Amino acid sequence: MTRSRRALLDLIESHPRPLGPRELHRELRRRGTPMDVVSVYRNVAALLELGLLHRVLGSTAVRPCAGREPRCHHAVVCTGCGSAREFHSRPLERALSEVRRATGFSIQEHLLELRGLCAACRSRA
Amino acid sequence: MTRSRRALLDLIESHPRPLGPRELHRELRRRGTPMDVVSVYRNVAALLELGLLHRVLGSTAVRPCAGREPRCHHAVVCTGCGSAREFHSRPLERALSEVRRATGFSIQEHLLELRGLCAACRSRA
DNA sequence: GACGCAAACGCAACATCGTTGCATCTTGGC
DNA sequence: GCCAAGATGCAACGATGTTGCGTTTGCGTC
Repeated sequence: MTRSRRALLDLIESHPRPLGPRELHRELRRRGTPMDVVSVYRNVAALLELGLLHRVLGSTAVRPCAGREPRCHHAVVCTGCGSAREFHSRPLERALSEVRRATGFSIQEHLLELRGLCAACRSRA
Repeated sequence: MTRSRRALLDLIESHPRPLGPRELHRELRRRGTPMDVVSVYRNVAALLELGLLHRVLGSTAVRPCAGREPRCHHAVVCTGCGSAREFHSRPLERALSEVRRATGFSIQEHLLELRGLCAACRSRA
């Protein structure tokens, strides 16, 4: 865990919105702790490997690994501020099992993303 | 609806697997009806706009819009053969409404895609 | 069938993204 | 302090999308 890797992880954890490698690179430069783009890619890969980051499905952005649940693929993304929030839902899990049966597919993974306005952005509007 | 746009739509509808713009470009050339890459991008965008195509989540590939429901974002994609199949599920719809309530987000749209092996690929393995 | 306009098209150039190879620097163990 | 391993920066590259612009095509009208 080097200095720059530390700075990268701090940035990701402090930022309200999941950022992609390129955005991380720009933001680090803006903050006065510049890092080569290649290093950003490699460090993101390393942190993913270490299980400290999630990859946001369907994009290259990453966000800190909240708990230790490795495969929580459910998130709501605010179209206003871009913040993301993960969630669990038992009814949803059950519904997915039902789809599994109905389609005859053996489901390996699912991508689910909800887009909408968070409470803060809604009150702001 | 021009000739080349027709050829593009035919290709997408006849191909078992969702293809991305670049793949479509190569495939069209291979079939003897070449089209400029830029035109592929623009035509794909136009067909999406017309509601004739879906975009496969987390990729640039597109597939034909099965029914006329404009916002059926539910599909299972086979990781073996790449074929896609749309589906409806009332329990799933209900579960999503429940999530809406639980998160405090006012959901504008939802994207859901399942990945797994279809029955054919499973029996083949 | 000829005309004219809007849409579609092809070409070239460009911005972005992610990756690889290689030389240099930093880090941690001895 | 020395050295090996890993981390970093730099340059170059391939692939992917996008934009500007001049030309062609499609189509309604005359």
